[in-house]
Parts: sequence; C-alpha cells; structure tokens
Amino acid sequence: MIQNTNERELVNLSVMNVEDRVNESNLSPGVDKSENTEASTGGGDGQSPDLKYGFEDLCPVCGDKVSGYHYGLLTCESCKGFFKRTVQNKKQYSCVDNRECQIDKSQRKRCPFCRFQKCLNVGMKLEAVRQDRMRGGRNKFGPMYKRDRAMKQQAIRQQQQLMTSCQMRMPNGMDLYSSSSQELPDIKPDPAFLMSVASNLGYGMNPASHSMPQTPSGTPPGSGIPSPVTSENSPRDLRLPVTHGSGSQLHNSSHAHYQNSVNINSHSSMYSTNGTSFFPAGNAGQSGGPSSGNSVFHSYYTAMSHVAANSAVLPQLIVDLKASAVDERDLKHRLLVFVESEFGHEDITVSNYPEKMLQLLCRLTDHLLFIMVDWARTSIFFRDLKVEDQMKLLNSSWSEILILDLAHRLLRHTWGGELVLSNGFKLSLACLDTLGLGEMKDRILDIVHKMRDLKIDENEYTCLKFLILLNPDVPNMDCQEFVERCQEKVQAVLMEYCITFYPNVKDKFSQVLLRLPDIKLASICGEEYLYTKHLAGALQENTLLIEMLHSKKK
DNA sequence: CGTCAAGGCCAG
DNA sequence: CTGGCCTTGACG
Repeated sequence: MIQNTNERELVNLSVMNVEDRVNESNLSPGVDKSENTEASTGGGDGQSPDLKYGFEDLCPVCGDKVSGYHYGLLTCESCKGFFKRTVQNKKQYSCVDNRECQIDKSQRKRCPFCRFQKCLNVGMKLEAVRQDRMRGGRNKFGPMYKRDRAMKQQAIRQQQQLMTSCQMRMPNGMDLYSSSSQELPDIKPDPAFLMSVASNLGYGMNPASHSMPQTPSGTPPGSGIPSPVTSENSPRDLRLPVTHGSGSQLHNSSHAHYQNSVNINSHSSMYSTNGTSFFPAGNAGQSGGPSSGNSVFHSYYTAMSHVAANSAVLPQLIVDLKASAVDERDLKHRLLVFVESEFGHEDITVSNYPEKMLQLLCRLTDHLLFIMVDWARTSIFFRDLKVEDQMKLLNSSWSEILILDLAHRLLRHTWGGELVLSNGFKLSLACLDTLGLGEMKDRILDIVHKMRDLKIDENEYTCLKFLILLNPDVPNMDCQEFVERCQEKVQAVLMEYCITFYPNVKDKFSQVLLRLPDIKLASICGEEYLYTKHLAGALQENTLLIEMLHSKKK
C-alpha cells in the first residue's frame, strides 16, 4: 500500500465533507454554526433545542455539565482542570478503598485516584496535555472535535428523519425493519425509543456512549454462543471497561508513556486476568438467528445454534471487539433514510439509470465510510492510537472492510445489500452487473459461499474485521509495534475461539484466515473500478470515498 | 477576525 | 487541591 503523504489534509477534508453534507441537506432551519458553540460551552438555556435534545451534555467522568471538548472529549470544566493538573504535575494518587470509588459530581473530590482512572477509562487523552505548556493554538485533535460535532449534528438530523419517517409509515402497518421482524423489539414512533436508537448509532467520541445494551434481551450475543457476561449489567456503571486490580499499573505506565499515546501495559492487563467486564455482551449488532424465510439460511443458522452448545465461555477480548459494533438493523434503517432523503424523490428513468445508480452507490458507500470511521474510532485498541496512525490504518483497510461487511450482511441475510426506495427504485446486487462491477460481485458471492461453507459466525467475522483494520504492515506508523501486538492478540483469540467452539472442524482457524486474500482481491477490484470512474469524472468529488481512494493512489 | 481548546490564575 | 473564569494563539 502506498502511504498517504498528507493525512492532515485528509482529515480536514473529511471533516469538511461531513459539514458540507450537514449543511447542504439541512432539514432543520435552526441548525447552524452557532449551535455548535452552545453545545460545547454548555452555556445558556433554550437556544439550542436540537443539540440539547438527546445528546449527552453531561461529563462522562462525573456527570457535571460539559463545558466543551477537553483532552479528547466533551467534559466538564472541573475534570478538565483535574486532568490537566494530574498530568502536568505527574501526580501519583492512591485509593484508600477498593479502587472502585463512584465518581459523580458530589463525590469526585473524594478519590483522585479513581477519578483519574475514570478520566483515562472514558478516553481522555494524555497526549493532549502539552509538555511544553504552550498556550493557545490548536492541537491535532481539532479535526476530530470538528468531525464529532458534525457527526452529532448529522445524527440529530437522521433522528428527526427517523421520527418523521416513522410517523409516515407506521400507520400503514408497514414494518420499518422489513427484513426480519420476529426477534425485534416493538418499533413504535416513540421518541424515547428513537432517542435510544439515535444515541446508540455509533455517533459521538465518548467511548462510554457506545457500550449501552442494544440488542433485545433474551437473544444470545452473536451466533448462539453463550456469553460470559450476564445480561444484567451492574447498575453502578455500565460503561466502563474497568481494569480490576490493575489500577496502579495503568496509572504508572500511563505516566511513563507521555511521549507515546499508546499504553500497551494497560491493554495486556485487561486480558490477562479475570474476565470481569462491564461491557454488555450483546451489543454486537445482529443477534444470532435466521432473518427470514430463506430455508438455506435458516438451516445454516439452525446448525449454527447447535454449535458450542456446551458451556464454553466466549473470550473476553471477543466481547470487547464486538462492543463497538453498529447494529445492523439500525444501520439499514439509517442508510434507507439517508438514501431516501437524497434519491427518494428523484426521477430515475432508463436514460439516467446507470449514472444515478452509480451516484447512489457512491453516496451510500460514502455514508458507510463515515460509519466505519466512527466504528473504528470507538473500537478497542484502535481508539488508543494516535489520530495519524488511525488515518493510515483506515486509508489502508477501508475497502476490504467494506467488502467483508457486505459479504457478512449477505451471509447473515440481515438485509441482503438491497435497498428499495419509495419511488420504486431498487438497489441490489444485480445492479453491480449493470454498472460493470460484475467481477467484483462474483468475487464477493464467492467469499459469501466460502464463508457459509466454513460456517463463519459473528465472532469470527468480527475478528477478521479487526485483523484487516489492525494491519501492522501499513508503513510509517508511530505505533507500528502496538498495532502488531493488537493484531497478534486478535489472531490469538480467533485461534482460541476456533479451537474451543469448532473442535471438529478441521483447520477452521486457517480456513477463516484464508478468506482475507479473497477479500483483498475483491477490494482491489472495486477500487480499480472506482478509480477509473473517478478519472473519467463520473464520480462526485469532495467525498470521503474519493479521499480514501486518493490516499491509496498517492 | 472570531472561534475554542489549550494553559494560567486565584479565591475558597 | 479544587474549579470557575481568564488569557492565549493556531486555524478556518
């Protein structure tokens, strides 16, 4: 892979894209730039109903009012100051209790050890505290903050669309999630429900906001395999991947790594000891189970559900890998709302058919990329990397991840890669032939068949996704070694998983890994196609998709 | 030139 | 030590 020469530009461009998009199709007249300020300053009341509505304006550390982005995320003024003092003065605290003190607004002063611990756990960045104490200016997180804001705005818009869409459709008795309804929660145009959907869509930079339970209770976490975590989460705090018994280690090593944004020790400690975690097990999107009356898929899943009917425990790392996954039902709906808003009222005739279809496909892919970026950014391991390294990894892996995701969707039959708009236009796999992407389509179908033969499940799919993302061979990364270790961990856990849950399948592990080259080939196919189209001027410029494409060609 | 996340200040 | 408010300065 060719390295990207100017990530900063890419980050900025990506940011602009989101904002352009947010502004260009702005449905709510009240949303403009001034609202950003209000949300982050947490200032006056009543000016910004949109932003105030639904998105946490509470500090993820203590629950106090957020005053803006500080050291990587939205926090209150006091935790900002506390974090700064702690890091600048290299404070060493200790906990007189069990290192499990509750941190809230009224008690945050009681135990600085646990408070700092929580700061780190929710994702405050040590490297955002300047060593030279230089004042003013901007740091490298600027683009990230901006992007986050834009994403939140976008989420709000989508949420509004979701509401109107629900109100429009529900009275007709139409099921929004048409692909599978049997195991789904009751979808009603209920603001509270929509709120929870919106806030769990994967937006926002606070990792804490991504680990709320998403799947309906009673469905097993992925592929019918028993979860090590009970569905009853601790009422104390659902959000923190608490590293029991390793508090001081994390603390000390964090200080030792000021230069380096990655704290390897803290991760190794997470998986070396017991499996206690506050991550809910079941938010990995699709819960296992057939999605419709398709008998092939049905038998596949019936077979799957008998796999590992023993009491083996899902490795903690896999639970954590899945914690950032986007729910496929939500995803499908978001895409539908998005595409509907852009193309639903377009007149798609025979003459503009291929062009419109290509446009639609690109917008869709672009949207998926934004969602992918957000998934990655909140994912374990990846979220701890420097932004520059994150960009390099994503630039290198986006197309393969898109292919894997698509193959997985087709395999799970979650929504078959098919979208039908209100104007009757249907976007399905067959369209790829029309567009000249037949070869890629065939490769993808081939991957799907092999995955089905192999009975690749949700957990293995997740591991593959991370193996693609955490590619230590991407050149010029600052944290190459860390990425390598993470990839090794994922690989190790995949092997452990295959051996534990599929002891009778010969070479399951290596067979699963062997899907990667196929995915690579399909992705190259798609990239080449896009690049050709791009050179011919057939693609919309200034999209994240084009930027990603360029980053590889540079 | 305004914005807004850094660091700084200082009463409590 | 805490936390609300102030100053600074790169960036758009």
